[in-house]
This record gives sequence, C-alpha cells and structure tokens, in this order.
Amino acid sequence: MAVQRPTDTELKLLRILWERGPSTVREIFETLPDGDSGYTTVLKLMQIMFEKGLVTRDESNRSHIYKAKQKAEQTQRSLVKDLASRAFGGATNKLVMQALRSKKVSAEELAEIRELLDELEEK
Amino acid sequence: MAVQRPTDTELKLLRILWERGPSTVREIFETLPDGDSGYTTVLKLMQIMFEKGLVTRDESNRSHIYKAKQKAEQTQRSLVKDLASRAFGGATNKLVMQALRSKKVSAEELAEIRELLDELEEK
DNA sequence: AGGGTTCTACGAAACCTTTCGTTGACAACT
DNA sequence: AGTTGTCAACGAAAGGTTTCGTAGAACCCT
Repeated sequence: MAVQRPTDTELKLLRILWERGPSTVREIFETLPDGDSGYTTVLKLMQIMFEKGLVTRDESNRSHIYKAKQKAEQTQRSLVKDLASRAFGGATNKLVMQALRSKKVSAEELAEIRELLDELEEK
Repeated sequence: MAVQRPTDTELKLLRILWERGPSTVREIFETLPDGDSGYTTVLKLMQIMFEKGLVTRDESNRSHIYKAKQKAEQTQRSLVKDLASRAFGGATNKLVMQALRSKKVSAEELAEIRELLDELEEK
C-alpha cells in the first residue's frame, strides 16, 4: 500500500506532529483548538492513520506515542505535486506563478526565492 | 452558499470545461479518457456541480450546456491558497519553494518566474 | 484492595462522493 | 404513428471520512 494523500483532517494532525515531534493522543488533542474534535475522535483518526501508514507509533507505554512517517517537506512536496497535476495539468511553473500572485510575499521572501532560482539555474 | 473547493472528480470535469468552453454532458463525456466514468455518472456530477454553484447551465435546448462559473485562474488561485493554508500554515513562499524543488522547471520557465518576481518587487 | 482516572479498541451513525440502473420525456427516423 | 435513440432526473448503492459513545484494561492514589 503506497503512501497516499492525507485528508484535510489527517493533515491537520500531521502538522501538529511535525511541529511538536512524537506525541501522545492526549498531547495532540490538547494542541487542537477547543471544540475542534473530541478526544476519541482524535484517537480514532490516529489509529486510522497508523493503519494507513501515515504515522508510526511506539506502543511500549500505555499511552502510545505517534510519529509522522514522513517529514513535513516530503509530504508537502507530494501535495504540491499532486495539486500541480490535478489543477495545472502538471505545469508546476504555472502553479508557482499563481501562488506568487495569490498573496503578498515580502521582499525578503522574494529574495529567498531568487536565491533558489539561481541555485536551480546552475544545474 | 459560498464557493467551495471542488473534489478531484469535479476538478477533472472543470478542466474540460475550461479547455473546451461551454459544453454538453455528452461532449464532456466524450472528452474523458475511455472508461473513466459512465455517461450518467458524468451527468449526475454535472447536476451536482450545478447545485453547488460550480457551474452554470443553459437549459434552453434539450441538451443543457454547462459552463464553468469561475475562470481557471480564479479556481487555481483558490486551490493554491487553500493548500498553502492547509499544508504550509499560510506560508506561500514555502509552498513556492517546495514547488520549485518538486520538479525540474525549464530555463525559460525560470526566466518567466523571474520576470514575475521583478514585477511584484516594484510594488 | 477499592475507587476514580486515563488509556486503547471497537463499532455504529452521519455525512459526503462517486457510481450507475431505471424511468419518463422528447426527438428523429421510417 | 410506431420504433429507436438520446436526454435529464431520480434514487439507491458502495465506498470513504469523521464523529463519538461505550466497554474493558491499565494505572494511580489513598
């Protein structure tokens, strides 16, 4: 079973794992905004994500400790690739340009992007 | 009822509308790769998209003519914005950088992006 | 040991998406 | 006029996601 696209809710939980590092269900639950999801809902979601292979877990303690299987960058890159193919017919540059137009990007950020462009151009 | 994110299948059909312009269900159906979806499935999807407000339709002929409500660029921009917020916490520049790293972009495309950066910087 | 707390696991409900079979209306053809 | 083909509409089924109640095991505190 290959790696797949996380659902919106799954992504929400993955982001917590990326930020916090390995965490128990309780910790994840408490990181969520109030009223977002009940405790057992979060638990169930983590179990499903475990079954799907989106996360691993350490069961040596009673409170299992969940860990994202992929680093943020890997998943983010897959998601971007996926959107590029679904919405832009694979034209990544089009996606980049829409992204740049979609929101104000600061001068520093623009500079950072330029640097990356330089780097890419060298190859 | 505000505009919302199209599902994967809906996006597939929207892309056909963007490319072909206003089309009947039959035309859309025939544009799809063989065996992708049956005719009635496409019809139902178009009806649902109409109810959701993703498309409009002209009912003056027996074969209704469907039209995308938003232009490709508008929807694409929403989708990019949405992904930026869901996967990158709103950091559009991070998204741009992952996109650039996710796939080889040609020299010409890089140049085009540079132009856009110049343009954005002026403001 | 007993009582309250916290954990996992399970299963069912509610909801959404995608699928397509069937029906009845309209059209086109003969 | 009758037959054949095409259309929209409807509804139900199948599959996936998200929700949470409930139950039972493990833990903690006195």
